[in-house]
Amino acid sequence: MEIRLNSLKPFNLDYTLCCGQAFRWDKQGEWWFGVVRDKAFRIRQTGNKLEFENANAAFVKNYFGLEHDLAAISQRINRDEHIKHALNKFRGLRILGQDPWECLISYICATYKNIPAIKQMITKLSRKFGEKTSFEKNEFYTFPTPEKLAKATRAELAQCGLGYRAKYVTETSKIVAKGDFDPENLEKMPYEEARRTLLAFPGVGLKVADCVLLFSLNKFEAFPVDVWVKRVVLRYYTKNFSAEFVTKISGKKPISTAEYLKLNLFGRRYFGKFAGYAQEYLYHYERSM
DNA sequence: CAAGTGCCTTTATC
DNA sequence: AGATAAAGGCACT
Repeated sequence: MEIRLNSLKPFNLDYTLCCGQAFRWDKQGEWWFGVVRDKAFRIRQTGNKLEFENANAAFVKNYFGLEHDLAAISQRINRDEHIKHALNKFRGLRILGQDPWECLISYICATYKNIPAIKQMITKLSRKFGEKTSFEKNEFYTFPTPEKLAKATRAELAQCGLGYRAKYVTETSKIVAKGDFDPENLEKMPYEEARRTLLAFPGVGLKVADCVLLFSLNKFEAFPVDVWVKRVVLRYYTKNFSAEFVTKISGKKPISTAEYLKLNLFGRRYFGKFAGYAQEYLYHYERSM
């Protein structure tokens, strides 16, 4: 199957899958292989043509954010020369609509890790606790269910490289397995209320909550602040903060809750209701420097 | 190649 | 309230 892309609606598959928002995609030749929910599939882009197998068009459009009006979003967040450069450099990068459960666990695991290590953890978790599915002569594994992860022992999780995150994954999985995680309800809530609700899960702080909201719950005003975003602020946006504050966050030590909230609020006020898109472009831009 | 630093942070403790 | 330390282990230099 294929989708014809409109040049007025930019999309770039490589930027979208390379920018670090999802951890389960692999490029083999010109095809990207991935598992989303219960199915493995492959997809490639050649110019304005998007080809894929083992998935339907409606799913692809939804998952890859093809329904987002990226032209309008870009215009809306294009507030200065810096974001403008990022928007131009990575034109067509879109925010995926990931599975909320997978996203929740992935970002709990992602804390204080680098991207290659995160990919490895998620891959190992899936191989160990997911269901095997075959596709194109290759084996793939679905992301584990909450029940499966809730029952996993600390040692088994440690073998996946989770380290001290293992207990957070276990505890959060138990809560989700009980049925106390309702993505549809979270999606309906206002951003701050949804974030407050997510903070109740063990291992979920402000940063993880913002990532889950942005990458799986359609809260595009969420503005996750990590070390890279902090660097972006220090590089381009110091004018928007007091000299005292800039000094405080300039060191190597992690930012405090109050500092997080300040940076997060700046992002949301400055870039508006699609601040999350701005965050992702700036994040990828800073990492590519 | 070894050793040091950093990693899309959260939590516990003071 | 606000600062500080501790927490796997992998990846990169």
